[in-house]
Amino acid sequence: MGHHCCSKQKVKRGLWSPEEDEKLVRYISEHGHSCWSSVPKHAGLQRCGKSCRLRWINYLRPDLKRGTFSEQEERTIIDVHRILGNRWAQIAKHLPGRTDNEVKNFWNSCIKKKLIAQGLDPKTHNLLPASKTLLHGGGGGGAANPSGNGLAQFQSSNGAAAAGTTPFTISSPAKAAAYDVAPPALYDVVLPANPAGGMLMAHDHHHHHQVAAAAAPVGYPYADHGGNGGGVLMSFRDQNAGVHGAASMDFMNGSSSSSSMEQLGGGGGMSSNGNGSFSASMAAFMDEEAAMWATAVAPPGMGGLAGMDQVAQQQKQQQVLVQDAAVGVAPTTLMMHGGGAATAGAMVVDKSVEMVDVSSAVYGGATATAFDLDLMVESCGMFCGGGGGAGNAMEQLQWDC
DNA sequence: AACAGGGGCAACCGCTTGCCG
DNA sequence: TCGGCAAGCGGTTGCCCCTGT
Repeated sequence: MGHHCCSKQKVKRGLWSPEEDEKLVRYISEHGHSCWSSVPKHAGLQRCGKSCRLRWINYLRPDLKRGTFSEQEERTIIDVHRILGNRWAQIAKHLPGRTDNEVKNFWNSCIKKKLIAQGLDPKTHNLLPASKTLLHGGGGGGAANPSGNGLAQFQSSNGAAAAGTTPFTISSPAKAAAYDVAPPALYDVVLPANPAGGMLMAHDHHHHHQVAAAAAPVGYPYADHGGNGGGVLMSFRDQNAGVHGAASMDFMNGSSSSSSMEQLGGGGGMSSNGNGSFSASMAAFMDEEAAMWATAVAPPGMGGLAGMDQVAQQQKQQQVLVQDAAVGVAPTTLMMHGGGAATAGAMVVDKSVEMVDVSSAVYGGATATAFDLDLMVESCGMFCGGGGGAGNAMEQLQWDC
């Protein structure tokens, strides 16, 4: 049975011959593919348009990178999959030259097995029950990671080790390639140890800025629209730029939320206090809007944050313009409205309005969190928090949190 | 050398989404 | 608002090749 789109015509199926490839390439390079259904006819191919499209996208496109996946690509796939699940097209966007089909096949044939061999559930990235028992004596979600740093306690079979797969890393050389600077391939999400004051996030995309202080440095190019001084600083920076103190993220205090990230470490996870999902999600978001250099000020009344500017504390809403003027990326507004230790929240990331609406639950909701995932903006992120110790399957991470 | 089994990969299938009249 | 069409996407299938016996 052929595709419905080509049921009227006699079409060839199966592997493509070199002659067919040549015809397709020649036609596409000369005329483009404004309408795939007409491509086979004009190119002189006995194929349906859908088949031509697939062949072009998965095999003939000139910008495709062939060959085996690098270790870095593998890490990226694992990291992004941890957040996005089986969204191969989204994952592939983080790997220039790779197709969703290729990523999917690589996952199914290779990575999946590696994860299983490491005692991880490839669907959730959680430790499989048997492995949990082995490694941690059965520690559950939300429990403290014995290591205290939130890193997973497994070792890659190929020696890449936890360094690659446990700290959250996202690559986005695809977008970076559009810049005039060689793109850093990986970004770490690193949080300085001092969690006092407001929160500042920055994305060091071009190595131009090393951000590690608890407060925005004088003259720091990212505007602090909230007018707050000190703050917890979250730096999205080149992995190669060095190591900042603590490797964990701590956005939420006192919450009993759990996430797949935590589970990775048998309960400890990304966050040293057992609250790690937001950070990873944020990283995904930040990455996708790769050129985004952000300063974000914590919402007023945010639980667990001290030293907030008095004025800021009175504000109910803060908008932070996240703009990458240098590379001309469309401005993105990051809106956070707080309510202190709210118990529920919603997050809307809507590409059309370039707005992120992060309610306070992101920071500390100890109970239910209802995120309205209006988008994964070409893969952006999910901000998850709270959860009250609920389960943390990937599906839940994405849709229920 | 021949065969069987498994793995990897290209291609297909069918559902969803977005666009347009 | 609705229906048709094209494209996008994830899951699945089937073929080919490699390896072990």
